[in-house]
Amino acid sequence: MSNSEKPAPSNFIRSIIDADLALNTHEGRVHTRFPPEPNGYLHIGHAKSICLNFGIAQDYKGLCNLRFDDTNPYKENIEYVTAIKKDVQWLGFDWEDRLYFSSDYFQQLHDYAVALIKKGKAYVCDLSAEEIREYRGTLTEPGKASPHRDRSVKENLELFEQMRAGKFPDGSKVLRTKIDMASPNMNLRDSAIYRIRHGVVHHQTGEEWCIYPMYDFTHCLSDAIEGITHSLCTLEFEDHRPLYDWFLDTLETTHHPQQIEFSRLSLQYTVTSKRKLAQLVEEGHVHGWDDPRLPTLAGLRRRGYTPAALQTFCKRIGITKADNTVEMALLESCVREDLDKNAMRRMAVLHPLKVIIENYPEDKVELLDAANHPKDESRGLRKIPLSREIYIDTNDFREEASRKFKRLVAGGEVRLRNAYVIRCNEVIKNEQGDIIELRCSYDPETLGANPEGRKVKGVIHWVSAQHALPAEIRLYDRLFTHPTPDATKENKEFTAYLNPDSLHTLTHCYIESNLAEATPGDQFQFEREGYFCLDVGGLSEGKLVYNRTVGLRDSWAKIEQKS
RNA sequence: UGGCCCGUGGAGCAAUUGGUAGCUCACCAGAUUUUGAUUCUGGGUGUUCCUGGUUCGAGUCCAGGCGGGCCAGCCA
Repeated sequence: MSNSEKPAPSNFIRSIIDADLALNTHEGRVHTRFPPEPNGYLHIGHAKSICLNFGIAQDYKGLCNLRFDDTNPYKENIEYVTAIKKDVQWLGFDWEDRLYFSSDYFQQLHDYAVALIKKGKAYVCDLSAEEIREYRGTLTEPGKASPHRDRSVKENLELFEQMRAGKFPDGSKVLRTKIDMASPNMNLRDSAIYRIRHGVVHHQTGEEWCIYPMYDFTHCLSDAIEGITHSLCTLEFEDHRPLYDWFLDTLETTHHPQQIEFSRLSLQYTVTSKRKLAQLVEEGHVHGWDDPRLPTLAGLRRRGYTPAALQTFCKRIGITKADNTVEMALLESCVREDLDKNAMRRMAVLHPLKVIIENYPEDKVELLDAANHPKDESRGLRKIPLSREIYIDTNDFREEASRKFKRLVAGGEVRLRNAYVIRCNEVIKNEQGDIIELRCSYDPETLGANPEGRKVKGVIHWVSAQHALPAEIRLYDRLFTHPTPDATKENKEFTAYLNPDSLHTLTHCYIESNLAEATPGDQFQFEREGYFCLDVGGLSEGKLVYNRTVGLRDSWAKIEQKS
């Protein structure tokens, strides 16, 4: 693994594994699995689980399987299978030859169900879904037995076989466990394990089956079949663990994996729920699953987040059972850390303001040296053209300002990054009074040298007007205005908190000519602005589109905010 | 008058299993800087949810509270 500078910090799950290893539980093996349902795209919460499961396998010299939990053909789709595989790989993990589907085990699962019936531990129930709900009781009241609970093994066997043979319509019958209708744990009140689904084409098994097993039954047995030792899942499955164990104990499987639950990841100002992400996509609040504003792995990738940054993030957030909401700042610091080290430096002007250097010869062009990375000489130099007309950023000029503003002021001086010091002599405005152009002069003695007898503290970036490439730059802001849009006091639908300004498109930017060679996905630091990457779209229309991954830390913005 | 789980600075996690609270992010101050970036230095901003108890000693153990999360799909 290329990205594992430091090992993941220990956590309670690793402690359990250490103890298991010491006692030689699970024959001293460590075998985990990442079990996504292919009903949507992976998001950063899944990254936490992927890093946990694959990370543990790596560190303990064990194995980690990729297993699609595909027991609900109504919701699942091959498109998602493809996307999920791509995302796991991109994140930096390898399941080698261990790609599985729960549907691979449909026959075995069916046979286990038959075994359960034979043991008198499961029965076919004719109650409708609504009736089952009524019979189930409530959190504080016990349920009551289904009238079909005492069917004979023989009858159950026949009925179940007929279910499989397609003799009954959807919803007319279900196979249930026979455990305890009075259990305080609802999962133990004869939960359903097989339902009838006609007329759906399963992406893996086609029309071979018209009965599909449920999660609780499928998951533990799939784990057992694969010889998983530690089955890691999120907290909401805690109540399911007794059922997980019940199936394996009752069916006396050779392996009995250990289910361990940890808390999900919540990130401020976004949502990490597949259902809600799907809703944002479907209702058109964003432009697809890979919209750079989304915390999906596809979106983060397109935004310019790196696998290394996400891995670091997953290490830093840790693993516990406590509910938590991580600040966006932590994620951002992880990308900045990676990109500061690895991204090439370039210059780009986001809000162009034309500057004419009056004492610079009309037809002269100088090619100046600029470091690709100021702290890494091995990345070499590039040549950047300078000519009489350049663009600087509107925000880097003020007609007048306090001494704190160390950029260009009318009558003042500033250094052009990697070039000369210029002085602003004249401010040109249009009829509305907007500044449209600056007339400046440059000091030819200041290339790579400080001017005589005076200090120039400010440095601003620029591009040569005749050489620069026009580009579109997309700036992203938080998708929601509320830190926890799905859990607010007002109890409104989370979409009520969508940030209307989450996307700012700057259509008239100028980027340095060296960027002509960039290919989609390439990442750069646009000096003094932030980290950007070339978007995959746009090129077809002959447009250069850059996505801002994250801005540079901006202490000037803080100073300004205070005053 | 249900069951299970959780509770350490603003955030996320640690604390050799009973030895006097630490790390990262954020934040504040300063130094360096041809990126107001990076880097470096300094700063703790904590009643370890509360109240009792055991103990020489409790974030860790016990009891009782309080606060929060999850569970009544033929979803996963």
